[in-house]
Amino acid sequence: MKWNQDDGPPPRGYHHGNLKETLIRAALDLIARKGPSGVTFAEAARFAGVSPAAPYRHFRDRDELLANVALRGFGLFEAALARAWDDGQPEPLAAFERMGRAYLEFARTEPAYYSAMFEAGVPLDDNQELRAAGEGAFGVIRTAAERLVAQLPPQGRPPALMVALHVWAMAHGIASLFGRGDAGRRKVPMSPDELLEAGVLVYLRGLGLPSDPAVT
Amino acid sequence: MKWNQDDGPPPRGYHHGNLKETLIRAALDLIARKGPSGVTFAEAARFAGVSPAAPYRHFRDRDELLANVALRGFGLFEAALARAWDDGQPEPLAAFERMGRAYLEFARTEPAYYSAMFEAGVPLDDNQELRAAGEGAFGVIRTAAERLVAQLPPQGRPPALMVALHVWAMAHGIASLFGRGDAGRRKVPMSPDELLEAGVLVYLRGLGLPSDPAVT
DNA sequence: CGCCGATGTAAATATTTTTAACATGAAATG
DNA sequence: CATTTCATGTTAAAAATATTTACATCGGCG
Repeated sequence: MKWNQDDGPPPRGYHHGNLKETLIRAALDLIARKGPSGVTFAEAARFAGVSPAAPYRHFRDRDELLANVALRGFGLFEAALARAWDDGQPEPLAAFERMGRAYLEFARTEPAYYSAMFEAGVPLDDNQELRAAGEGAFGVIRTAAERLVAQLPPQGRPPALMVALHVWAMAHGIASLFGRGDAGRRKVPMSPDELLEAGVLVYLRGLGLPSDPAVT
Repeated sequence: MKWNQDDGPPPRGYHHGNLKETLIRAALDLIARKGPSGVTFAEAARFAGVSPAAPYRHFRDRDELLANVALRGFGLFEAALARAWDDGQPEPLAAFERMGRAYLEFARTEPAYYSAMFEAGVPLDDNQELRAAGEGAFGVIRTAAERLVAQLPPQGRPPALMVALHVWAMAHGIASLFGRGDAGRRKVPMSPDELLEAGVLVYLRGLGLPSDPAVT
């Protein structure tokens, strides 16, 4: 009689073989179910089927585990934004709005990553790699803002960095306050997508965009 | 500042006399030093000089303690915003900008309250009182937005609720991403105050404000 | 006075955190 | 091929936390 096979984790011997990965998965699961505060080494170890001491071979403490989750999240986030921006194709304004929707979609479909990235209180200072990953993601927004600003007449052109910060702040504010449909969030009579698109359009109009005369 | 929040440490007997208050203070202190995840009953009890079981007489669990902190925070926050708005005196636009600065000032000077209110993951659903307090604070922004929108010509007038949500999102985004000078936050070449003021001005210009002809 | 509810303590148990000593296996080394 | 090494897990144990239960103190109220 063979008693392993088929379901559950593949039968493992003394070594897990992929524990670091599995612990990050466990942390994501725990964040999704109980928030960043609910992540404990003990429960992550239980999830992975290893002893409570095993996680210490991969992470110094709970914060380092969360930092790794955030790091991975920033990578996925940057990729999602870059894919949506698509180098401004076919037209910067449309691509910009598409990127905004991608921002909120990430926050909605990956709330655990988003929470680890922005709400878990992971300090950026003592983690150069994490800081770089965050700036990489912001770089996508910044590049897009530069392309948008370049469409404005040179005299009244605002700093692209400022525009990028404003848009990031608005997107993050909407995602953070209204973006996760799950429990505990505020209800408003517009979808986050609509709210962000309208907000960005008003903001860009305030900058003088779209300068395209076809628009009202 | 340990034992009581009152004058001096009066040698207390069997009963603390003001434990609930002191535990909330302790929670604020812990949030400020270690984030919302760092709040534990045991340490709050130690802070107050009582036994580890004492907090259970006042709060069902850690979340209820944090919810009380957030509740108190929303009260202070609403008062600060209302004081800055000052019923739109002497002029709505100036009062609106003043309220924006008050928003960021609260996030900067009371990061522990702000964190409990917006980042601790306290569920709004099962706490009607907390939800009401949050809506009370938002009500100040909403009322101010209504006054601002009323200055616009009736035809192109946007929904005041939407304007309030946009401004709230921008203010929260800036406060959350750049607003706390303490460790772990992102550095940008503008102060949060400048960033928010510029962002709101651009946004309002996009709405058609200021309609005052004296402005460019 | 004597009870009674609110508030705090003590003690006990379960869980978590964290370290230290030991075990396993796979890859490198000779 | 034998052995050594090292990353990766396990056990065991100490300290801290969480949480409940039974008991203690105090103030107020009949």
